[in-house]
Amino acid sequence: MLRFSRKADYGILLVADIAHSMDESPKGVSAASLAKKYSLSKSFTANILKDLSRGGILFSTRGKGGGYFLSKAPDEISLHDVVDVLDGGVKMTHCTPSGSFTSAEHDADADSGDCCEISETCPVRSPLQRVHRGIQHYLESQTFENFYDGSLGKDPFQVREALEIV
Amino acid sequence: MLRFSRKADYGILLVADIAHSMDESPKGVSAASLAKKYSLSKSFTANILKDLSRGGILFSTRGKGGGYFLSKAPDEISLHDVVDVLDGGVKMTHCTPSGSFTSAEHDADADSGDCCEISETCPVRSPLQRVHRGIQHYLESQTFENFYDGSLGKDPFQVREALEIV
DNA sequence: TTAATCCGCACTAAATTAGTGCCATATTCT
DNA sequence: AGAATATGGCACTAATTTAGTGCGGATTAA
Repeated sequence: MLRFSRKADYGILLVADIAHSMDESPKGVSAASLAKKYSLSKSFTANILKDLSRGGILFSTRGKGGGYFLSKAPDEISLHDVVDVLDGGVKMTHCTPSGSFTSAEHDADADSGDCCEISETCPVRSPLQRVHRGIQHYLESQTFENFYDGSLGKDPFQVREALEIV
Repeated sequence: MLRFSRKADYGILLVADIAHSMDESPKGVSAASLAKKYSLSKSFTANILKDLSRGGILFSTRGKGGGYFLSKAPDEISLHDVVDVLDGGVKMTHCTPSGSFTSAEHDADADSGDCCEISETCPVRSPLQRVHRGIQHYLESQTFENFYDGSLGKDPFQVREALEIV
């Protein structure tokens, strides 16, 4: 099944929540409070937040009163960023070279050649590359501005219009 | 990592090849010949073709001279169809209801409610739904017309333009 | 000093993906 | 009829990835 992992799912939720919280008050949000708020286990929540932090999407302060903050403005953080950090990137086909612009390290097989026996002559390599980039760009276009609460998209017309982009 | 399974990867290749072959001559394409052509194991290839056949994307005739054919015109078959059959559909978040328009059977958890503890009040449910549909529609828009050989997309301008769609 | 926090790592269990193989059935050709 | 060429259905195993837990250490504020 083509889908985000649970980690990415929850990661998106957490980032959206923090973005929203920072709107209201500039205080850090703790892992424990988020876990409680969304009925998630503390370990799992903490893990995801740590990954997001290491990935540069969040930053944190320790100690009492500490917690997590967005490291950029909500409209500068995209779903692609989150998926990149939490799911190890978007790479729609096994042939997709890993370079480009992802935060993941270079794979050994990066040089777009030896992903399969026939890569040189593969008749769908190029079209699939196009599809990969299409999805990647789409995910990059979806930022955390207005992502919380479904405040965007309540109006059926806006929904349709948003869908037609694609 | 967000990606198609190998099955889907190869399925796309196989469908593209058959589409192309039917262009040249209206004969069936055998699993064995495809396996050989693309250096795949016969079992694996056969398996994928069988799935595609059961999924209604291909049809087949048995016996000598038999093989697989497209059951629709190339421009009526999309990547979404293939992914649906081979990867069990597109369902970007764990909350995504399974209904819609997929060939997969209804899941037990379909009724868009009990995917997690907080589904009712989840602040990112609706935006994520939008993202799901965005990707689904994108995949539906990518058909097998001109998918073979990268004949489309060799021209840099066309590539850029294709990417800008998204 | 104590309690709240994040940090880093290591680990296990569950689920999914990947891939193989066998035997049955259908069709064609001789 | 019989041999050769094909797909169909099913069951199975191995590998990989995802999911999730847990602990002990470091940092900070009150």
